[in-house]
Amino acid sequence: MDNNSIASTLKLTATLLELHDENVFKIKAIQSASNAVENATELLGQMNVEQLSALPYLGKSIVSKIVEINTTGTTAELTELLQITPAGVVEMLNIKGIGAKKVRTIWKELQVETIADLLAACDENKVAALKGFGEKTQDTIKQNILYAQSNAHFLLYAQAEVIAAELLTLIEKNSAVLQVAISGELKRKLEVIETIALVIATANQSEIAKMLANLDFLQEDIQSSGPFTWRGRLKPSNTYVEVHITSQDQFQSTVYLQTAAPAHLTSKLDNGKTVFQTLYNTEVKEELELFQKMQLPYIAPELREGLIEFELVKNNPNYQLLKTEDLRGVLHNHSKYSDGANTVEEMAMRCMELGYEYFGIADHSKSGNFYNGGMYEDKVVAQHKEIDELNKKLFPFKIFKGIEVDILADGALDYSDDVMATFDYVVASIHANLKMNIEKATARTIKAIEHPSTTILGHASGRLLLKREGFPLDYKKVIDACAANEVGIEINANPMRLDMDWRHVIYALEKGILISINPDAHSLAGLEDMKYGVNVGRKAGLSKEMTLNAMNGAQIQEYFLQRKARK
DNA sequence: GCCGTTTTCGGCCCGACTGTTTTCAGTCG
Repeated sequence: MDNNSIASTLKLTATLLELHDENVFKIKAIQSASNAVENATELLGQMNVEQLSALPYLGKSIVSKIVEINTTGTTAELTELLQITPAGVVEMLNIKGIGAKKVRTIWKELQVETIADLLAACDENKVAALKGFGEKTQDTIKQNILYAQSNAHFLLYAQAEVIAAELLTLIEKNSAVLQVAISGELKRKLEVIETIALVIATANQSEIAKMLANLDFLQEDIQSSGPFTWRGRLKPSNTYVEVHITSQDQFQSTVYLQTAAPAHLTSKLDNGKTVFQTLYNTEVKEELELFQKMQLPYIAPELREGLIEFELVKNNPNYQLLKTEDLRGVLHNHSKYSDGANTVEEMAMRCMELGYEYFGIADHSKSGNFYNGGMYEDKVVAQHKEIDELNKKLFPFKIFKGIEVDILADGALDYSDDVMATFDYVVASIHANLKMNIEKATARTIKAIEHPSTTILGHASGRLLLKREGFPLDYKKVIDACAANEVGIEINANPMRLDMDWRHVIYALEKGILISINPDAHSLAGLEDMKYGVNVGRKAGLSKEMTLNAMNGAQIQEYFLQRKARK
């Protein structure tokens, strides 16, 4: 059992105990234990009782729980708690904006036990009438349920990519399949996926239909399926699946037409016809021949959104989008100094293995100390000392002293200017006080951008894809402020963030702003997320030249020095 | 339920904000 699974089992236990009004200190103890497990570097599943007991926050009772989780996957206590709690009530615990106590009130006072009934209770104003609730809380509950329902069948790109690859492997085994490819949103590398689309070339349609019917994780929607298109849902996420069945000769054109966004397909070409009209039923061997027919230079799949691609390739037929291998270093990462799972040295060594020339550590600043272990000033000093030593040891590999500094509620940064000046570079991000109107959020962000120490604006909107909408921003004003202050913009490569959204990065690139692809890695594994940031950067037309961390070690060191001297 | 100790009990407890109150409980990061 991995640490995250143990931690989430403990966390669920704590939440359910809170729901059932148990002792608050017992609950807090389990929550602290859950946090400790989540942040532990060693694998708890491989430890014995003595080793577990030596860890902080793990006492006799919790150690026995962890042993139980390791052997059975759960605990008797959790099983019992789940038995006495309706499944719908457990689901309610995931609604943002209400916690266990409010869920308990809803359950006990209104006898509401399902999400559907809760929604109905909101519509009947019963929730607002509860003590401690009101109109706004009721609205929040309703909005959050509707938001979750509307997103229920979506997958993050990173999840869909894995499922689609497995699907592809299964399909390829069938002898009637001449060729198969991923198309649609996945091939365009959209940040969230509503439909997993594939194209199969075959001479035997009925065999393909038979094969799809036999895959037990797919549920066909007979109504919307036809002889050339199989439509259905993927179990259990309910994500749409579309399989387009075509001939070998029309395979390339079908993949193209099933990949590009409608706005791309309806764009007029120089021949007076649309892309769709030009390519429909076209028979070619190679994808490049399709571009010859359109009299266009090659357009990468990520760009086929009908936004910037035609202008881009017409003005510069040899335009090169950023590639993962263009990246020379990794900025914005966390270590054990705040909420990372690994030491600075472990993270740096992994970056060396991955072929990077430099590594920037950007742990959390002090205001987040309680929930993310953000660093008070003395820790900053200690970390800088350690980095100086590591830089001697690992030379010529370079570790930069960065910080992910919190943008406070009023837009100020989280350290005094003296402390701010000790960093090589600064990623400024908002983590708390997320409920803001567009005016406040924009003013707060711009104030941080104007701070002379700020180098990069971190995850601009604070969104968590499919979970939480970001706060609203006037992107034109924010991006203009970055341009005026020579502040770079992060594309946070964590698959749940991919923030700033690529649609706004298009304007940032127009303004000549450097983009930094940052994994926001909290562990060694997190360093592998860079590719997701590259995907969405490419959607915005990002090139190597416009990417901050495509600079080599010497160039970026010079860049940081110049930025600091500019103050 | 964990921790620390003047050690087997008593204390544990961030800060800002929201929305509900009319002084503060609940939620979040």
